[in-house]
Amino acid sequence: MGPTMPPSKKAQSPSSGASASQGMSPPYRQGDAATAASEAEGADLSLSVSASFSKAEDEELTSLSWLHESTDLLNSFSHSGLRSVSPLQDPDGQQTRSPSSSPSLDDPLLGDAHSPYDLTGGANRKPPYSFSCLIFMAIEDAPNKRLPVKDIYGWILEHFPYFANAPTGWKNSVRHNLSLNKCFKKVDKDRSQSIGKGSLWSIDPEYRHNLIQALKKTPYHPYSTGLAAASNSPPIASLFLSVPRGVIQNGARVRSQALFPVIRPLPVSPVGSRTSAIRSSLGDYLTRGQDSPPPCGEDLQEDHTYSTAKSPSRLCSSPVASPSSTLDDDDIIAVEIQSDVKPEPREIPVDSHITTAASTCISQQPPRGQRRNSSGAGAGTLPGSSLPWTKARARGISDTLPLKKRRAVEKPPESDDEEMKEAAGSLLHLAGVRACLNNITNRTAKGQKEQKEALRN
DNA sequence: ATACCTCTAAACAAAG
DNA sequence: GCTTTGTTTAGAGGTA
Repeated sequence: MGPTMPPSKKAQSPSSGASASQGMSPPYRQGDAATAASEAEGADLSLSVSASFSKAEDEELTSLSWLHESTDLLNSFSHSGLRSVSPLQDPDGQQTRSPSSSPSLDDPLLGDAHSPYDLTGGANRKPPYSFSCLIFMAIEDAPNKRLPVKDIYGWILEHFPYFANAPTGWKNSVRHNLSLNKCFKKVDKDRSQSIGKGSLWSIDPEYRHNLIQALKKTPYHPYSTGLAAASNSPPIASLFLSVPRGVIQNGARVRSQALFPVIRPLPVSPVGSRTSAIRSSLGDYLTRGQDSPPPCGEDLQEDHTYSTAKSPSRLCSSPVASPSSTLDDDDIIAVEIQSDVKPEPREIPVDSHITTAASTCISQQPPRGQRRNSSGAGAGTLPGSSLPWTKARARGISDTLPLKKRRAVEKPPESDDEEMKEAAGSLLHLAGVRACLNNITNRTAKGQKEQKEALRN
């Protein structure tokens, strides 16, 4: 028997690894506890994202418009020809990464022309999303929020060209996920509909929230190491955005920062219009800044070249827990953007709504240990970032957890504000943004406190 | 070293 | 009988 089996919707086999691991009292690492405490503190200190939005916008954000926009982003990145400078290359396009690192057909340097920031992964590269996330997006993108397996295949094929030429095993994986992951449930087929054999699959509302959380965590990205290795890319240009480390760590983040202020619910379909709307707004914001977005239909890449500062995945997959994610004296890093639009350096305050949104995104993430200990379904995220949200986690597993963890698992439904934060965070996440802002807010608050004390003395 | 998570492969059964 | 769908088991590989 292999490692832990994801919890099955059906009765667990007695020999199942899931039952074995579920019965186990999970190790409660010190780091995890520290993380939990840190996150709790961060949550308190985090500024409210809603401050940046009207009530109407709040409501809009609580809808799934962000998801549709996100899927549009997938389209826009894959079809628009947008291509940011690979962090594996210097501005001149020279390879900066060791040729010996991760040589594979999937290598961005060897593969197709898609950027590592291309969330579709391109034709030769596996998308960064787990199957569970793909299925979730597919189903959520469906008008009725339910799809037969066949259409799920179709959606994935449509949005992720990689699978067009991939071995058919991925379909098996999709079915495997549908079957095993409790977040997905079969819907009794309407007899009037002739969809062929099989059932419609939908998202279990009870676990939809968890799927959103899973989705908003940046999915596992096989190139995170490579991205990290590329952090030495030399400065490019004249625009310096001083932002807290972790807020902007690659080009996608720069884009996504811009994305957040322009979130608007868009028609659920057609995809093209949503895509163009997003792209347009995004381009506007990037070109002029958030205060005065002008029309902009040009390729972002042409005017803005983004360099990376840190590995996105490394820093943020465990933003709070990781000691490396804590901010040092050089909290303010320079992100150089090649642009002739904004020649002067610009400071982005830590407590801007952008960073705040990102911080809430992070703060929503349960401690790694907590996630891990809850036994995973076949729903995925990035490697090591398991989903905290299977039924087993919410129910059966929680019974075996220490009280502290159990409470976390069984926490009551989040408020609208939490949902809104979540949606905002999801957007940021889906656009490639993950940030370690709990630390930032923590440090900000801490710094202010220290300042006050110093003044007092 | 260990536990956990995700993916993949495969076998099998049921349904169309 | 074939194909598709759904379920289950097993193991590999990666991460923390």
